[in-house]
Amino acid sequence: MRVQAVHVESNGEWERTVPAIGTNCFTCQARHRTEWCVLSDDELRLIDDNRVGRELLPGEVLFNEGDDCRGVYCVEYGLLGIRKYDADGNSILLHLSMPGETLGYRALLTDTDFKASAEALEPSRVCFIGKRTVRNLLEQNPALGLRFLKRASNELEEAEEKIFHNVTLSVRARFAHLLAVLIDRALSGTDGNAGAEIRLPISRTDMASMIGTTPESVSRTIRKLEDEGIVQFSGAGGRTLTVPDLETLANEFGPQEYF
Amino acid sequence: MRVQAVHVESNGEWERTVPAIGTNCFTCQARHRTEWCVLSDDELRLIDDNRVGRELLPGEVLFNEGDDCRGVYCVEYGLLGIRKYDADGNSILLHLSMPGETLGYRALLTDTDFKASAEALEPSRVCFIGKRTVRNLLEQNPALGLRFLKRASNELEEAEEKIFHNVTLSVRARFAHLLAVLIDRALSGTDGNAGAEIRLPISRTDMASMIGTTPESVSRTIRKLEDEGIVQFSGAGGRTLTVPDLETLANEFGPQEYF
DNA sequence: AAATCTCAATGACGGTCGTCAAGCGAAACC
DNA sequence: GGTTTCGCTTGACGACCGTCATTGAGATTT
Repeated sequence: MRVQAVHVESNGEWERTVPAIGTNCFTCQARHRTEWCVLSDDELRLIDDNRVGRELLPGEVLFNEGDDCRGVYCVEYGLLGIRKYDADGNSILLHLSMPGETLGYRALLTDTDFKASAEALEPSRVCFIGKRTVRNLLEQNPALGLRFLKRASNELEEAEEKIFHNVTLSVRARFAHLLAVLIDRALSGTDGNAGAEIRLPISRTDMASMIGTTPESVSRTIRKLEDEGIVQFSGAGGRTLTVPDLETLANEFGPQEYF
Repeated sequence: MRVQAVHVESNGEWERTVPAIGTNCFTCQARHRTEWCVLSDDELRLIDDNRVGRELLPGEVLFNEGDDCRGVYCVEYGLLGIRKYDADGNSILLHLSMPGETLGYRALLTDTDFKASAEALEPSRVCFIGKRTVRNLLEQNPALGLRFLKRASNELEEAEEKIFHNVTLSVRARFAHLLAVLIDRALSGTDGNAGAEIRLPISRTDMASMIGTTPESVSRTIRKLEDEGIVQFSGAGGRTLTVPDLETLANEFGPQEYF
């Protein structure tokens, strides 16, 4: 049986995603990208028996900053945003979670509450796996812990890269970089390195918060990049992004990197 | 036998630190703060037999960005700075490494080269532990991996906090925060929550890079904070920091956090 | 279909902060 | 001891970017 994530957009309204009936850990499309891929069949069965699936529509919240962590969530399909809120209620988008990513492992391991909140940006499906199950597996199979350790190391590298960019690059360069990352994400699997056309999964405000600036500055930056023919925004909400030449876009943030 | 890290500053010149003769993993002052504290005596002996000690004077480099990782380094005493360089040769200081911290575990685990360089800021002593030894221990004792995982989780939380601060707080607030952290570090163990006087371990330029700004802006910020009586810089190189009331300093960045 | 709401775009304004330049003091070197 | 060098400070200038306010487009509601 073939299981596939399907979501449709009709009349601009998200429809409830086709229920992924019959889906389990063994047939999960995202499994080979998860940390759980090091588990034996018996161990995987343990997860499969104890998981609870949940589907989310855009805007639905999976957990909030400060909630206590009762387990982890594994993204089967869709896209989730990891946010932190400031005193005024504004949020900054720290991370985009793609299929195969497991959320909440840090809170579980450090035995603290969640340090950020998670919210669906596209129709998504996640599986919840309880604290106890995860802890058992970690003790039973050391390789699992090491996988998570690698994952944490990579995330840390990403975070430090981000800090570095925030202080060394301009708003324009950071925005160009963000677009390149979003295109990369959407086109993963595809080839075609010339141009690209994608639908942006996030709003101007969210993009602004990701690069540490304001929506206004993003708009103005977009304007300039469009005037120079580097990018093109169109469609509903200006969320269709067309980039005729990815190379040109990369030049906006690349030169500094390859010295 | 009591072993203690000692370093003296005479005539403004750093003298070679008193060699820590007889020091080993079992008597190491920093051990209970390290990840290695979960090891059995036999396992610890394995490290002890395979480690190589090294002393560093301020400015000496332990490893460079891009070097390949042949093992990890455990800080016995002193202070190390973790840096990244940009295209123009300017550096930003990502992190301060204190006694008990183990450096390089990420590069070891992800099997990549170092993503930043490490340099002594104070006279320091580190122990090198080879790749092979660490890998053996990780496989042998799952608890060790979990300890590193906790460590990585904490570092990640710190990094995200930093990203959040960089985009939501002003230079002034970030600088006040940095001072508070440096004071905390220097006074760890001490009580006395009223005022504080410490010697800063890093230059203006480094402080600037830590909060994503320029030395000039730091100087101006210092000027303002001094005019308002919140802090006082004196001594050689303006590196003696006096804060009459820590509460007042905390107000510079605190109110936003406790809403 | 009109009204309401949300989000994006754009203009005007002002402040923060980065850049350039000069001056200064302390340490380091010959 | 004199010179050089390096890091900190201070000033002047200006650009970038954040804030505020207005307009407009598209979607949703009644």
